[in-house]
This record gives sequence, structure tokens and C-alpha cells, in this order.
Amino acid sequence: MLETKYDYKKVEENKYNTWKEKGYFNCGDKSKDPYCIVIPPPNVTGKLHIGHAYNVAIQDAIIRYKRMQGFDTLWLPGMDHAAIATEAKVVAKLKDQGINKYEYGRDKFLEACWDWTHEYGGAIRDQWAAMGVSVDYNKERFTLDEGLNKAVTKVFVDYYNKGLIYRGERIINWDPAAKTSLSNEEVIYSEEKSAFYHLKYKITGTDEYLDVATTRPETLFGDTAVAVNAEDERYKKYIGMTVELPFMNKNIPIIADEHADMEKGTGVVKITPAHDPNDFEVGNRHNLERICIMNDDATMNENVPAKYQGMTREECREAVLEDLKNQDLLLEIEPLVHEVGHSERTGVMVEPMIKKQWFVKMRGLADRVLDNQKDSEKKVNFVPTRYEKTMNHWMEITYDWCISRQLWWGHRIPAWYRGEEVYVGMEAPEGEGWIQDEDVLDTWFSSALWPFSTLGWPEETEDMKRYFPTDCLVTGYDIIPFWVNRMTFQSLELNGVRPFKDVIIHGLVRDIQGRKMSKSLGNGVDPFDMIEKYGCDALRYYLNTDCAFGTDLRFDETKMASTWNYINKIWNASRFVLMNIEDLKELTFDNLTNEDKWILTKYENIVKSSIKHMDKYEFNLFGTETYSFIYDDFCSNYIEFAKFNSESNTTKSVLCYVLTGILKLLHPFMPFVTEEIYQMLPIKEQESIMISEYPKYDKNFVFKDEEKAVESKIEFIKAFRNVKTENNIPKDAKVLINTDDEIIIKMLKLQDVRVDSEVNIKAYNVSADDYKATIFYEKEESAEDLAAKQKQIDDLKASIARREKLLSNENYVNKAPANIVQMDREKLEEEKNKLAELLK
RNA sequence: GGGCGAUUAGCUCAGUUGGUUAGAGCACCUGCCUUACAAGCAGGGGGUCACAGGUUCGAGUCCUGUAUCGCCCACCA
Repeated sequence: MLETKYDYKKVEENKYNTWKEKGYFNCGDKSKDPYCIVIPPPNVTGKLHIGHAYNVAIQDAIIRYKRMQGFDTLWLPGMDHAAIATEAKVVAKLKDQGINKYEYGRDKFLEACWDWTHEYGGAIRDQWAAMGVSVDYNKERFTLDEGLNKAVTKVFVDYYNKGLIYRGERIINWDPAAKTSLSNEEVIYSEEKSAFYHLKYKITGTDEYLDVATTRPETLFGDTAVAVNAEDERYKKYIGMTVELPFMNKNIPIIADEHADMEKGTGVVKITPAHDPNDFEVGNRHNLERICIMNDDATMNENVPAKYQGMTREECREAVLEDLKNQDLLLEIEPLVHEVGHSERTGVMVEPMIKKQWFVKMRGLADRVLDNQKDSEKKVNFVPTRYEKTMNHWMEITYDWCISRQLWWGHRIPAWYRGEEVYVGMEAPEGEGWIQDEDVLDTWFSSALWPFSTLGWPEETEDMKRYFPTDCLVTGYDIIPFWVNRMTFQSLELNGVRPFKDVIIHGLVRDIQGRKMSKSLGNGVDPFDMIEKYGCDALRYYLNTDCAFGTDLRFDETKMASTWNYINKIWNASRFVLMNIEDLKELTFDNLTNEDKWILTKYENIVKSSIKHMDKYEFNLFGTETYSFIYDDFCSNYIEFAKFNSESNTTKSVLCYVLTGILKLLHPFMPFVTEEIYQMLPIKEQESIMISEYPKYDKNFVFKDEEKAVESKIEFIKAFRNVKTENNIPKDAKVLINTDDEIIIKMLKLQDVRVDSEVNIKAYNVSADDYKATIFYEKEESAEDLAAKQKQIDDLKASIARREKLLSNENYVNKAPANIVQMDREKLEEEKNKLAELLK
């Protein structure tokens, strides 16, 4: 027999391994239709956080639902090598041991990365188990494993041959800490207090000067021009002349360029082609020299005067400002708050630098996506739909994707150089003297292939044919640009189809105040602490049902507690049912009472709406509706009814049938507790609820008339209790009632009762539909009672007046649907009767 | 600068194609140890749905504008 209290630790013990060993997680039953989800591979950088828990809880709910519905489900697990993120961690770890990455050497460093991967990979698998995820471990992949490596290389080579990948010298975002390039997506802009420095650039050979406003005075050594707008009356006359560049003993031209905006700053812009993306473009238009003034770690290099060489950017700025001031070349310092780009991973300020890098040519690939999204049969369906705009916008404004990274941990670029020769291929070229590109690929390059590379692409594997395109992808809105977008264009280009039919976009898990969880704030919630305190089922259920997908979830621990209460309620209801149906041999539905028919009808309706909500990924609606069914209909009413009829095999069968259905409906969200209870049922179809069949709507168990009849009784019972409690009427007060309905008499625990069809005595009157009762109880009506009664009368009168006015409105009567009008008429009648009763 | 979202009870959130008197959990008040559950049961109070207009017989829901907050994007010196 079940314990009185739901003990999640006991319940959750051992089940996962049993499921896994039985092979329930595995795909491959060819007699069924396939259904596939690939997991967003977590980075092998460390512990899973609450966001991962949210992400996998959703996926597991979907996959368990589909599995129970009879699909051959494949939920493919895996992990991401996470190039820069992991490399940064390993570099830091080695640094703690006093080891420098570059001195350590590439091979030994990669070994350290693999060690790291094995260690954290194992930890992640343990955490998946703790979450109860039903992934097929036979299909697990890693972005750097052999097959995926081959896929990545093939794409690179093919794209290169098609001209979709090229190598070029461009201005890119440089991370001076990791010493690598970054894509635009990896640059995070944040507001920083800075200043507009007004520099005095003397016009050569005159006494005049230009006021040049800049936020980065330290880059002046790399200036190769000063630009003004051709239309600018203030400066037109200087175009073609030169200015003296401070400290550099040289003159640079004053040019006319559209980039100079008359409205902004002073209208004069210094042009530093090697350290600013805009200036780079200006430089191209005017054939300006590009002077790189920094080393890879963003210290000043040999192109600046000796005094400044070796300084950091920050130190150099201070020194330059000081020296300008001394030479009377600093006109003004105007405080300014502006957006400054930082590296997503290392946090340091990004330095625009000119580097030779590999790029993916994006325009055509993006257009293909935009085109495909116009076809409702072929498009990627976003849930919620608004996020489709996020992807489309990105596709519209896209720019070439810088994919090379000056890192070691990742897919090595399959390009070899010999002098001026370049060779790109699957294998190293024949012959002497070829040197492979040192760089690796952006980690997102391999992630972009994930939905099909994991299934064996580019080979035409059975899995590829069977499970691709995948059915659903679940991810957060924060990685739409990094990942969802790129998987989409890659799949369209490489497979000609979308990578997944649906993509569920969920929000971020925030703290109770709505702040992002962060280490520095210390407001993070560890999912495994929550599992420890409330159980995995409670966490999964809460995350899945708290809010609609796409909006952020504010983590509220009190809701974890109330979820525990809910599960405890289910546990105890099950306890009651199990106690009563121990001897049940088979289900019989003969001689169903109205109450039986009522709960069966309610149950079938909840099955129907649950399937609808599950199919539309409306898990929060599923949650509220099943909660009210289980709590109110099943526990508060049907179980109470059943107590009066507990010997009946039909009642026992209904209890068993409905409870089984409830367990199945909830299984995708609460796999452990539902399995525990399922195992104790006297009648069950399968050895595990995991592989049992999800409920189907059965209209043979829908009884509309009986449903309505019982609803009336419940309404009456509630009204009766209300009158009794509100008036402090003792239990043993005499009651005259117009029904001998056993359920009503017993539910109300009526003791001194007389049944009479004529109930019409002045006392406490209760009525609902056809039921009427009078409770005899002598009590002085207090002022409060009278006031309450008066308020009730006033409210009723107001409601009657409102309804009469509505019904006398021809427009309403003619245009509103007949059933709505009818409902109003009935309601009006009812209110009038009630008022008459009160006024008696 | 452009785009998106949010604003509903003290708190966290629901609210389907516009349609009875806007719901839930937690918190609060009253009464109950009624043998499935006191982490429970029964009952209750609490909202001019951010604001201002508009469309409609009817608006939390659709349209326009305003305010506040949040997010994303953008080459703003």
C-alpha cells in the first residue's frame, strides 16, 4: 500500500535505469511512424543550468507523448565541443597549473581538451538521467566525432568549390583575450560611459584647424584621412587639402565621403581604416592605406611612436590625451554614453582588426530561406509564430559569416597553402611543402549541420531517410540567430528541405524579480537543488506548465512547493483508489450511475482537450485544465461520490479507468510518480506506463444529459454549504428538502431531514436548478446579515436590469448567436426567481 | 534609429475564432482532526484587465494613439 505522503526520493529511485535497460528510450520499430527530435547539444563546458532543465523538460514531454501515441520516437542526444567556450575554460585551467597554452603546444593542448570533454560529458549524462530524459543513447553524437568532422569538412570543401566559401582580408571583430576573430553574433554590445574627445587637427600650411570628434583617440596613429561631407558648407573649401596628424609627422588628406554626417559630432570624422568597420569602407572607396597599430593582444605595435609601443589600448588613450593636452591639441572632452562591443565569451572589448579570414557568402543562402518561408507546406513553423519575424529579419540584413577562428579546439580548416597556392580538400594534398591552415571553424558551423550530421549525413543512411527532416526543435529565443537561422539555411542548401517542421521557442528562466540569472548576482537556481528539495517530477511539471512558450519564466520556488502539493494530492487520490480496487479483476461498465456517467464524460472531454493542447504545444493550458479536472471533478466530487458506492464493481472500474487515464495524461510531465502508481494498478496493459497507449477520446463514454443532471446536484450542494457556513448554522439543523437524492443527502451529511416536494417555508432557502431546500434554524438576523441580504438583492436587481436592457435591444437579439441570447433569457428568468425568493 | 513583446487580484501567471457576472496557484479571512490527503477539507474576501479614443448589439480580446518596463537588431564617428 502507498504511504500517506508522496516521497519523491523513493519514487524516483531506480526507475530511470530500468527504463533505459529495458530499451524504452531506443528508436527503431519500423512498424510505426517515425518522430524525431534532436537535442540542442549542451556545451561540454560544465554543469547544466536551469535553462537546460527547462529545455529538456519540454522535449521529454513531447517525446514521451509521441511515444505513447505510437510513434517510433528518436530523441537524439549529444554535446557540443563549443570551440571558444571550452578552449577558454581549458586555458584557464592550465593557467592555474602555471601552463601557457602556446608553450604547451597544440597536440598536448588538444589532449587536455579531450580530457575535459570526457569528464564533463559524463557529468552531463548523469544530469540528463536526473532529469529523466528519454533520449536514445545509442544515437548519441559529439560535434567533433569522426562522422560529424567528415560532414563539416565536406560542407566546407563543397561550398569552397561552389564559391560559397571564400578567404579574404576583411575587417573583423577581434577578441584580444582569446586572440581570435568573432562573428557579429558573438559580439555583445553594452552601454559604457565614455567621452567624445575633440581633437585639433591643424590644416597644413594655414592657421586653421579642424575639430575632429572621436571616441577613440588612441587610434589616431592609424588615421589615413579626415572625412567631411561634400555638401557641408563649413568644410567644403578644405576638401583636397591635408591636416597634420599629431605625433606622426605626417599630413593626411581631407576627403569628401558620404560617411561623414553633417548632423553628427562636428561633421568631421577621422578615418582609421584598420580599426573601424566604417572607416574600412571609406578606405576602400578612397584607396587609403590601412595601418594596423595593434598587436593581437591589443597592445600598441611598432607602427606607433616608440613611446606608446607595448601600451594597452587603455593606457595608450590616457597617454595620448595627456600629450595632446600638453600640445594644446585637445579642444574638449564631452561626456558620452555609448554602446561598446564585447566578446561574448571573454568579456573583453572587441577590437576591429583587418585579418585574412574565411567567410560564408550569405546573400543567396539567406534568400533561399526567405523564399522557403513563403510556402506554408515547406516552411519552418515557429511556436509562437512571432519569432519567425526574428529569423526573417536576420535573413534580410545578413552579412557574410566569418567562420575561421584562431583557436585550436575545433574542426581544423581543410585548406593547405604552399606559397601563393591554396588547396581545399577532404585530405591533405599530394606533394611537398603544403602547410595546413592553423585555424579552426566557428563552433556554430558544425552546430548548423547538427539535425542531419547526427543522422549520418552526408551518407544516405537509414536514419537519414527515416528521421529527416526532424519533426520538432526546442530552443530558447536567444539562440535563434546563432543556431536556428543557420541550421535552416544549411539544410535548405544541402538537403533542399527544412531541418525541422516545428521549432518551439521558449523564453529564459529568470529570477523572481525578472532579472537574468547570473553568477555575479548570485541569483541562479540550480535545477538539481530543486530536484533534491521537491523532486524531478515537480520541477518538470512546473517548468512545462507555468507559462506559455516564448515568454520568460520567473522562477518562483513557492510554485515548486505547490506543485509538490498537487502531486501529493494525486498520490493520495491514487491511494484511495488503489485501496478500493484491490480485488478488481476486470473492468465492467454495467449499470453506470449518473455520477459514473458524469465523471466519464468529464474525463473524455479532458482527454480531448489535452490532446488538442499537446498537439499545439499549449502545455500551460493542458496544466490548468487537467488540474481542475483532477482536483475538482475527480477528487473533490467523484471520489466523494464513490465512497457511498464503494462495493460496486462498476464504480471500481470507473475509478480504475479514470485514474489510469489521468496517470497517462500526466506521464509526459511527471514520468516517475505516474510510473510508480501505474505499477500498482490491478489491471494494466503494459509493464510500464512509458510504453502504454496515450488516452484517446471515446465518445461512447460521453453522456450529456447525465452530465448536466450531476452538475445541477453539485451546484446545489455548493449553494447549500455556502448558506450553512455563511450563517453559522449548526450541523444538526432541521432541513426540509424536495429531493431524496442519495448523493445530495450524503454529501451534505444531512441528519434531521424531511423530504417533501413542496418546499416553501420562510427560513434559509437554497435552490439550484430543480433542487430546493429549507434549513430551519432560529437566529436573530444581525445587522450584518441584513446588509448582506440587501447587497444580494441590489446586485440581483442590477443584473436583471442590465439583462433586460440587453434583451430589449433589437440589434443584440438579431445579431448575437441564438444560443447566447437564449442563455441570457434563461439566466434572466433564474435571477427573477431568485429575487422573488429573497423578497419573500 | 528600426522592430518585437509586456502591462489582468498583494505576488507569479492563464484567458482559444470578440459572447453568461474575467480564472488558477500562492498569500489572506472564517469554520472544520469528515478514516485518500491538516503540505488537508468546506466556505469566503480581493481586479474600473496601464491610460485615452475608435470599430461592434457586445472589447481583457480587434484598430489608432499615449505612458512605463523589457528584449532584439543597427556601421553612429
